Formats: sequence, C-alpha cells, structure tokens
Amino acid sequence: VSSETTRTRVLAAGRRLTPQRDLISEVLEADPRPRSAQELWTEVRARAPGIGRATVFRALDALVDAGAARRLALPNRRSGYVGCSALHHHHFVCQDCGIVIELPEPEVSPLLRHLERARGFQVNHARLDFYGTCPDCLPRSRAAPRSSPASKTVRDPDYLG
Amino acid sequence: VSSETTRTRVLAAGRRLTPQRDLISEVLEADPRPRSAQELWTEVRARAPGIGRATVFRALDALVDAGAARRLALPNRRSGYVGCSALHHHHFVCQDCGIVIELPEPEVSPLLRHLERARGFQVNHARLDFYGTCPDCLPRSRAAPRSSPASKTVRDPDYLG
DNA sequence: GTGGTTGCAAAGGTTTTGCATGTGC
DNA sequence: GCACATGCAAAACCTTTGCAACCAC
Repeated sequence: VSSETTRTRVLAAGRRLTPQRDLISEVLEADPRPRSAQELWTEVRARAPGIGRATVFRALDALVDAGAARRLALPNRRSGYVGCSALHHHHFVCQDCGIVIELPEPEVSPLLRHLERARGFQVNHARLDFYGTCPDCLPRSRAAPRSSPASKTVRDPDYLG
Repeated sequence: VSSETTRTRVLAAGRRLTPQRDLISEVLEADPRPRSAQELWTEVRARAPGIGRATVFRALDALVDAGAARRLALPNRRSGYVGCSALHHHHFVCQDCGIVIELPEPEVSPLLRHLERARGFQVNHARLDFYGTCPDCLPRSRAAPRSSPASKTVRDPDYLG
C-alpha cells in the first residue's frame, strides 16, 4: 500500500486509485533512487506477475500528473522516476557529508521576485539544486581543505545529463 | 559554422572538430528551443543530406561532454538538447513558446549569498531551472488566459516530467 | 600516420496503440 | 452504470552497435 499522501493526490487529480497504481507507487516510495519504467515493470511484476507493461507506463504518467512522482533524465537517455513527498521543495546537497537538506519555497522566493522584477519574467515554477558545504562540515573543511578550487571542477550531476 | 566558443570547447575536451559536429552545433545555436536527437537529425540532413543518424547521436554526446550542449528531459520521455554558450549559467524556460533563456551567474548570485547568510551554507555550485512565461509571451497570455486559475494547478513543468 | 570519426544497415531497446475485458467511483 | 483502466501483443519509435572507409590532428 502506498502512502496516504499519494493516494489522496491521485484521487484529487481526478484519477482512479487502482491496485496497480497503488503498488507501483509503493515500490517507488520504498526506494528513493530513480529507476526507469522498464526496471519498475520488472520490480512490480515480482509482486503482481500479471501486470502489463503498458499499465506501468500509463500509471507512471498518472502518478507524475498527480504530483506523486517525478520524471527526470537519466544519463543513458532514458527517463527515471522518483516518488515525491513534498510538492514544492528544493535541495541543498552537502558535498562533504552527503546530507540532503530540503529548502522550503519561502526561502527561495526572494530570487524569484528579483528575477521577475529584473527581467520581466513570470516565474511559475523553479527547480533549484544547490551543492556546497553544510554548516556542520564547514569548520572541518576550513581546518583541512581537501583540494584546490581549480582541481575541484564542479560538474553537473549525472541525473541532469 | 558554429561559435568560436563551441569550437574551442570541443577541441579543449580532446575531441575532433569535424564538419558534422560543427554543423550540428550551429543548428543547435540557431534555435534556443530544445529538440530531440531525431528532430535534429532531420534538421541537419536538410543541409548535409548524407549525414548518418548515429553521427548525430554521437556528436550530441561529444557536445554535451564538451559543455557545448545540455541534455534535458522532454515531456514525451525523450531527451532534448539545447546549445550552451556560458559555462556557468542557469535556465529560464518559457512554458508558452518553449524558448530557453540563459541566465548568467551574476543574476542569480543574490540568492546564493542570501542562503549562505541565512543558513550558514557554503554554496559551491547550483543548478537552477526556472519555468514560467517570458516577457514576449506575457501580454498574449494576459490577454487570453488559457485556463481558469483553479484548473491551472501549478504542476511540475513539462520538461521535468 | 593514426586513432578518433563517419555512414550504413541491422540489431536491440523502449514506448505507444488498438481493442476487448474488467473495475473503481 | 459508465467512463476510465487494464492486459495483451504488435507496431512504431528511438538509440546503439559493428565494421570498413575516412580524415582531423
């Protein structure tokens, strides 16, 4: 059974909560790593052998549409899916300890307003991922800097290709 | 012919600057909207009929690797490509006309500084994607709103699934 | 000169579709 | 009950691969 949040969201989106969708969502929620639709089909079939391939694709569409999952680009040119709990959030990832801190929208909206004023945009949505050092790791990394800024080329993370 | 920046970057990445790559890059730079590899093949063939499908896929890999293009997730579960000029930049995607506008780092750094002050982070790198309506599309969308505010639930934009 | 690159065609995957049957609301 | 959802299998599509010929460096 998937989370209450997910089931509520699917229904709120005007879609039906079928056992298949519930199971797929549960599998998504059980592991925070992104997986392709095909991989999810395999995983899900272990628990519901009769489930069809197309059902998984269609269910994922439904879940993404309902805001219960997100699609992202995997490095191998395929789509990956992750379950979603918060509706609007952003991420700070500490490159030292790996902790992921969720940043609520209000903490970020100043920039949105700034951009709207400065460029005349209307910003409906933003996806912001920050990489750096968290407060806990800062003292440590100041004491023993790991590498020169030059050699530590910060590239885009894999999932964003 | 593609931009000087692109050609320099391809060479700097230890890859060869072939006429095919140069042409593909030029086509990418000529239109700021993301297109799939297949669509790019069609576009490019209009100017170089003999070019192979695989060449386009391999060239896009090379360009992404060299930092002259970026891959992102299209709504139809395919990969889309946009040309990249600035090295460190962020994206504004207009959900009306599909145009992708690059935002230079300085335009965005206020938020970084704000986060660092407010939370004690040290931000080394950020990937920011904004979705909304660009100045050109705003008058049009104000004049003829596409749907009622209620039905227009602000969901994740198409490009992110 | 030589190793990376290309074009071709075929193979290998992934995603979609049509339709009869089933089922959540 | 009815519209939406499912399962199946084939079709459609996208992407990769193997290999001989080529050419950018």
